[in-house]
Amino acid sequence: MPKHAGPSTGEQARQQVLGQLRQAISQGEMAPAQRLVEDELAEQFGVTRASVRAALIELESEGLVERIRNRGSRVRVVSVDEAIAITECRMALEALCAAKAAVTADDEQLAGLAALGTAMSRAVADGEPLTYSELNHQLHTRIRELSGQQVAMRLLERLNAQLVRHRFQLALRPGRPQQSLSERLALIEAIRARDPQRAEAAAHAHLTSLTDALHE
Amino acid sequence: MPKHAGPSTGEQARQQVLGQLRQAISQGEMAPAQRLVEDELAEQFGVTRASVRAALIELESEGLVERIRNRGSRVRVVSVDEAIAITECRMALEALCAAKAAVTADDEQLAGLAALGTAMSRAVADGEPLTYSELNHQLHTRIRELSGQQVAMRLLERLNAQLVRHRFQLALRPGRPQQSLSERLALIEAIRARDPQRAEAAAHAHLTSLTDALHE
DNA sequence: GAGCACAAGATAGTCAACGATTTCGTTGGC
DNA sequence: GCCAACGAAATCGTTGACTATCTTGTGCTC
Repeated sequence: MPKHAGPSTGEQARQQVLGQLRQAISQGEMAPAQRLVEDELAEQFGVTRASVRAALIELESEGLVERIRNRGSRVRVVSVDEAIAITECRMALEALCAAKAAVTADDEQLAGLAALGTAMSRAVADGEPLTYSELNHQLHTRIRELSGQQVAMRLLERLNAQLVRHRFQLALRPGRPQQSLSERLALIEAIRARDPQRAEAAAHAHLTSLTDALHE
Repeated sequence: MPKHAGPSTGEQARQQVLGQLRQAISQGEMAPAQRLVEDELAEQFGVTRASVRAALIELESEGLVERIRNRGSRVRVVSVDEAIAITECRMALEALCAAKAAVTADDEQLAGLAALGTAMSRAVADGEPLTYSELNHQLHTRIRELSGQQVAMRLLERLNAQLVRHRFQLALRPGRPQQSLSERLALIEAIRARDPQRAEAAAHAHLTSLTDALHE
């Protein structure tokens, strides 16, 4: 259960609830399939039901929440099959971003990518999967930003939000970081070489590797 | 302006408004940037503002409607740049679907695709761009369905809905159908040959061709 | 004891009214 | 004649109450 909200100030209620709820779900503070009763949330956040309702409708179309008529809302559980499907879409879009990033990025930005790459290598060598996971997240975010592809960016953010529960699982699997690291370094190299086709191919290779891993 | 709603049957108000509004916008019955006043819509559809509001919130996160605090909603105008970005994403995802469809489709389904291909050829030969456009839409929908990729399907539907206004423009351009036809026939052939890589490549080729055309 | 009908509780859906914010026209001063 | 302050109109944001629907538990019948 999330803490009892914040200031509940005059700030727009829906926006606030939306943000807090999204964060709570995204960070796994709420159990999967947990029931989200409008009345309860309204009291917790100190707003009216209408605001909670609006937030839930929005979260539903973001895929974070599931709503059943007259029955209530709950945190959506993403099955493994679905996680695979989502990952496939993610990678298709990230390949697009990588290709664009390879073309549009300037030298400074490329240097930043390289720095991230070495940091990731170190994290793996030091056996720190959580640091690695965090850096990895940063890398993907950075590539998205470099691409300048706003639409893809928005879609990816949405898709990623649905995967929280599955992300940890993968990062902590022994041997997994080593493999994904090399794939990611290849991706970074391709972008640095400003080679969009290679970047795309590298992202694709990473796709198959990831979905295979998800299959267990 | 859309007609005065339908039966207003026992169907849930929000669902009804949502459907009608979405259709009205998707089919271009509402001018771009047209103001959508909650009160007016409520009266037109014979429901209360709350229901309209809920529908508008949902449409906003689908990207069909733009809402500004205390200022109202309006039909979102998609700039050409944005249309290009959307098309890029569409194609990345459709390439994924095509590749999967090439693997999973059965003989009967492949025959259906082939039939669509010949119908499209005929439409172009007969100089009927609207029929061609419609068939084309069917083709893409079919491929999506064959892929069995639910997530990609949902994303694509959403992206397509945002492009209505730009679609006609392209279909009616002289010479355009001929080019896109050959690309699409290649795509169909690749899927029929159950060759995922070629299918993906064909979809990609179509991507560049389409975005180039959008650039004018 | 099993199954069905009914009633009670919980919860989302809908509604009408009130309050806040923005926009735009009007008036007064300079 | 132009600009600023004021005020009215329009519109969204919020609220509390009411209603419809679903779930669950209970008692009655067979």
